[in-house]
Amino acid sequence: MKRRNTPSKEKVLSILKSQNYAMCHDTIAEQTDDINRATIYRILNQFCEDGVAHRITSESGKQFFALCKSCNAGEHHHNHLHFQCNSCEKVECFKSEINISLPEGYQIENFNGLISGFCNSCAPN
Amino acid sequence: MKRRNTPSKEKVLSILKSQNYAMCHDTIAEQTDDINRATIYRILNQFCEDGVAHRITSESGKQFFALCKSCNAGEHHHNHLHFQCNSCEKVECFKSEINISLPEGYQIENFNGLISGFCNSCAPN
DNA sequence: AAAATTAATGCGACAATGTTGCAATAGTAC
DNA sequence: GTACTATTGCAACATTGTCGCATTAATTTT
Ligand SMILES: [Mn+2]
Ligand SMILES: [Mn+2]
Ligand SMILES: [Zn+2]
Ligand SMILES: [Zn+2]
Repeated sequence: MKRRNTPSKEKVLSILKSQNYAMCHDTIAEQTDDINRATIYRILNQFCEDGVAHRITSESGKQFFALCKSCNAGEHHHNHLHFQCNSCEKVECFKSEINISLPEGYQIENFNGLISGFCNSCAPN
Repeated sequence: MKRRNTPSKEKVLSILKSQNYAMCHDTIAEQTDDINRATIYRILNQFCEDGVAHRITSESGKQFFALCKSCNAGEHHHNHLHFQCNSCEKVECFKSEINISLPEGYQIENFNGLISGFCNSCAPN
């Protein structure tokens, strides 16, 4: 199925590009001019399939999306940790990659690593 | 608020003890004799507060619960990874603890690390 | 042992999030 | 411009977990 370029996709992509944080559906929606809910979800899912973005599931189960630095449809590198602040709720990607070793016979498909706590700005000092 | 012992709590606890895997709400419910949905959720949340169990959020956002080995209400040790099989959907705790280092000023409250893929039994070889 | 206290439960309603079917719209290739 | 079909909007739906409130029952007090 060949992808088509659309204003909605461009808009969502530009929103993702504009932030240093992973974003959830409603934050993205707030910044669009009435793109349908379902459409935004479908666009984000496509981005994940295509290696344009990656999905982070927060502790509450909500999904966040961040641009991929070096992924494409075939090859993904997502063995890095994320951090969500329990106060401002921002989700950010950490750079350092972690080493994942699996028991014999196991195969990894994806990794979702999320640290929760308080970010620099929100931590009670 | 002082905890009370009840048959429902004992039942849920014994179910958790009976499995080597983290369990989700409905798997637990299947094994009970009609404990109310909300009650099971409340019991599981209590267990997490009390350091009896810990919660793992799966990639889809569903919650799984596993007994804690060495936690109590005050002190938690959950810096280990989990694995969910995309085929049989079982969630298991991995033993090895991972080292989490945070940027200056960040505070960790919890860690949710989940590898998804295929387990030993389900991996296409 | 009975009464008092209040934690736990069941029930129903609700919230939040994400998905899907289908008809209408609009990219893209020719 | 036409044909093809990916994309969109809409509405309905599914899933998961929470909450308020009246009732029940575990535990403490008398
Ligand atoms: Mn990331
Ligand atoms: Mn565990
Ligand atoms: Zn913060
Ligand atoms: Zn499996």
